[in-house]
Amino acid sequence: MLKIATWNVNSIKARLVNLTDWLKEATPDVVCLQELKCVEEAFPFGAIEDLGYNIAVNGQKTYNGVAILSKYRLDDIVKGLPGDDSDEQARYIEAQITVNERLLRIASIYLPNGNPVDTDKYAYKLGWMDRLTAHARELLTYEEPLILAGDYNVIPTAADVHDPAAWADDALFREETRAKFHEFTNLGLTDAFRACHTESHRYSFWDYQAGAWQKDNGIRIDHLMLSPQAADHLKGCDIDRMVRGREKPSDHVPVWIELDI
DNA sequence: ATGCCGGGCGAAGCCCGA
Repeated sequence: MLKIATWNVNSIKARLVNLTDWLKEATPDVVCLQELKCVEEAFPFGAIEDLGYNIAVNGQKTYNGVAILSKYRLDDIVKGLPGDDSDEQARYIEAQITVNERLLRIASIYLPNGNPVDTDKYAYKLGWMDRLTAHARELLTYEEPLILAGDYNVIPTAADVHDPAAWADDALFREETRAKFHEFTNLGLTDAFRACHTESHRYSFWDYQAGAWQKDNGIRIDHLMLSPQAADHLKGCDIDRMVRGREKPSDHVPVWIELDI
């Protein structure tokens, strides 16, 4: 069984102990990380390599930053989302692994937040989503197991938020965002969590403020999106919500899948 | 409550996140 996870750690340096503790207990084979908030040279390679992981990093000072940790060798690494050479934000990294002679392609994605919606931040989000859709369309033509995992900053449905009305015009939930997300999923991508669970109000993020965690006021925005060739092997998906209750937590928790590959 | 907490930067207070 191949276990693949995604986790927005909100600073790799501030979260290193939480991360290594969770790696030891969850023993994922591959982990897509987001919001490293450091350049590649400052990434704590040693502590993670000591747990048996190969590491690919697309870093940036202060903001963003994504990585892939893998117990399998990482090949053909792509840093940055194709489609705009002027985009300097480190929000995408992609690599291939080979498991039992089968090639898998995995990407770690940190999709822009987009708030406030009346600014260029929202235009950047929508443009980034168009580029992601275009790139996913190309990757899907390879007809391989493809896992696009990360912090999408998109609440897919009203079942994925504690108070839909309060989020109605937010960049994470408004109609225009969800329509753009549907353009992406309609390529033929499966939301692994929804494929495995029908229940509402299962979240991957709780704000640090206003007792959001204690009141379970969360949102589900961290997703593993699967090509048909990956979805065919999906055996389970879950959210490690207990991580949110630990000392010095990220505001996001790990989400993971198991594939019978 | 478009910033209540938390992190980066850098050494106080601002920028940013969702």
